[in-house]
Amino acid sequence: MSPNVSVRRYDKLCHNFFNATGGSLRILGRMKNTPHILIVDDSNEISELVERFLRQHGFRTSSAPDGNAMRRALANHQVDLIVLDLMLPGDDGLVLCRDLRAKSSIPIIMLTAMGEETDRIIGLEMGADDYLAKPFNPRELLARIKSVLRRTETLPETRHPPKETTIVFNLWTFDITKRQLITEDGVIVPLSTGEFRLLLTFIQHPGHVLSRDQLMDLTQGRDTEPFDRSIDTQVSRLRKKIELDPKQPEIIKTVWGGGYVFTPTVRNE
Amino acid sequence: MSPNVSVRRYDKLCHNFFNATGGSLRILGRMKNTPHILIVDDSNEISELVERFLRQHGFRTSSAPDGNAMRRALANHQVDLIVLDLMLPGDDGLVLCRDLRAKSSIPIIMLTAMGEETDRIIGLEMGADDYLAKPFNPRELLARIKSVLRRTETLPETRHPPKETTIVFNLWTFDITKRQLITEDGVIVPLSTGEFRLLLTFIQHPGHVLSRDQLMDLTQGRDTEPFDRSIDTQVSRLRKKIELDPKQPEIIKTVWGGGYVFTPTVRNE
DNA sequence: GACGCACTGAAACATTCGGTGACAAAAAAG
DNA sequence: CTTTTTTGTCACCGAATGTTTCAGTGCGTC
Repeated sequence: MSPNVSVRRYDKLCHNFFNATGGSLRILGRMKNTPHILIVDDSNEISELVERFLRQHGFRTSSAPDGNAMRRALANHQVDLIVLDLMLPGDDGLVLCRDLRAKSSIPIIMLTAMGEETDRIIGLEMGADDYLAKPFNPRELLARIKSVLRRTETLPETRHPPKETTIVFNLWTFDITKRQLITEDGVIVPLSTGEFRLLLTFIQHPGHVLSRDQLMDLTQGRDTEPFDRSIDTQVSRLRKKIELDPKQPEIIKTVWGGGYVFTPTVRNE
Repeated sequence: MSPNVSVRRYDKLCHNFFNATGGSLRILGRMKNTPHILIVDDSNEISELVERFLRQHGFRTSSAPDGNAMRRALANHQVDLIVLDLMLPGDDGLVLCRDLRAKSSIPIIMLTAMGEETDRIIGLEMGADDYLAKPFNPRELLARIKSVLRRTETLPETRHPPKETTIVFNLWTFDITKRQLITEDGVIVPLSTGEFRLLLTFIQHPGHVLSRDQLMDLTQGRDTEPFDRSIDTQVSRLRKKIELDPKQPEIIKTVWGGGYVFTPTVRNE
């Protein structure tokens, strides 16, 4: 394992990308200034820290302590990306996120406090483009911002419609906002919260073996206890709902001594 | 209640986990060792305590009493995470943290004295990934380490599944993503994890004689024991599933004194 | 607040997987 | 031909996984 190398290379890629696209976009006549990031967090300390850091790295920034200030900021400036705290006075981050998504497609990165009962997955469910658990490394936030900007910037200029929340795999249609599965025949299969989180996590990493530790972290944000079988139980419950023959699972395969893999290819609708 | 027993079993679980994932990841082409943690603290007592504890839980460790020793350690070993005390003789933890960040992105967990609210902000500002107030519970540190490693471990960027590959040989179609074999008639033959790994290895080296040593290394990432027959057993089990007549194997031939060969020509679909 | 209901994780039990040893069979060696 | 080495395969066991049950919890309704 060598996180250093990969991260460093990643930075370099981002850097090159910005140079390249910056130039080409300008040629195309669409003036692209340095991106403007809006930080929405009620903690002054964090806002200032993040703003300073991002400015050092060539972004323009603004900050807002709550939802109202955020709306004012959006009215006054052209904002390219929002870093949105989950816990806010007044409307909370999820509400704001959903509202934003309803009318615009400004990229959103959610900040969630580790161990909060609110799960990070909800952020993605509400249409956030990425999430980051607190406490976080500013470098990591920077990397996420660049990554999200790269993803969204390359899209055509036409306003992208509100984020799709329907995913198709195998014979199933998975409606993320409604938290339910639909068969080809239109039969609706409701999922519990745990099953939903698990399935969403699998869908976000198709074809990759996920260990029980990773699954626990990604679905619950906590560590596995010594004899923790809860992931196994949830997988079993999920299989009973989505597998044709739960005894011979096709969708979620077991990797002996390793974890589980989600095998179908996923398609956005 | 017998905490000792559970702790010992837990250690074993961790150990097995690392072995297992090491193996499976290697198949996917990405080697992952047990993580190496560097403790930087001027108190010998604390260093030793923490090192012992982490080793019991399957990590490799080193320690350094100050910044210079830390730099030497980093030069000599490949380190995956640093536990860094804030108060150090010579350069203090914040300085070291900033220096480290300037040139690498090894994850850092800061140890701070209790009671200073700003420590956290400062630590994060300097680029630490997490912090922990002294005195701390070793288990808590363990949890943070695992959590930070998980966060920094580059999990595959959201949804880029490995390219779907199905391979045809003899009368079989081998679906690597679905981890199963299909006959000409469309009958699905499920493979166990071990059989899958073995067959995958053979298919990646068609026409080459693979020794038991090589097979063990390629499938499990470990060495063969003196009287290890596990490869033979797995080959036998695999033959029973894929050979028309397991007594007269056509697909996987034995090379007496050498190992096994996968004889069919493989075709990518 | 009482009640019913769904959800979840721990525990208990059932099943499967993979390595080990034993023994038979096959191949090489003498 | 016999002996030795190597390989095939089976039965078995411990460990990992699958599944059910059960009790605790939260939530909505009355």
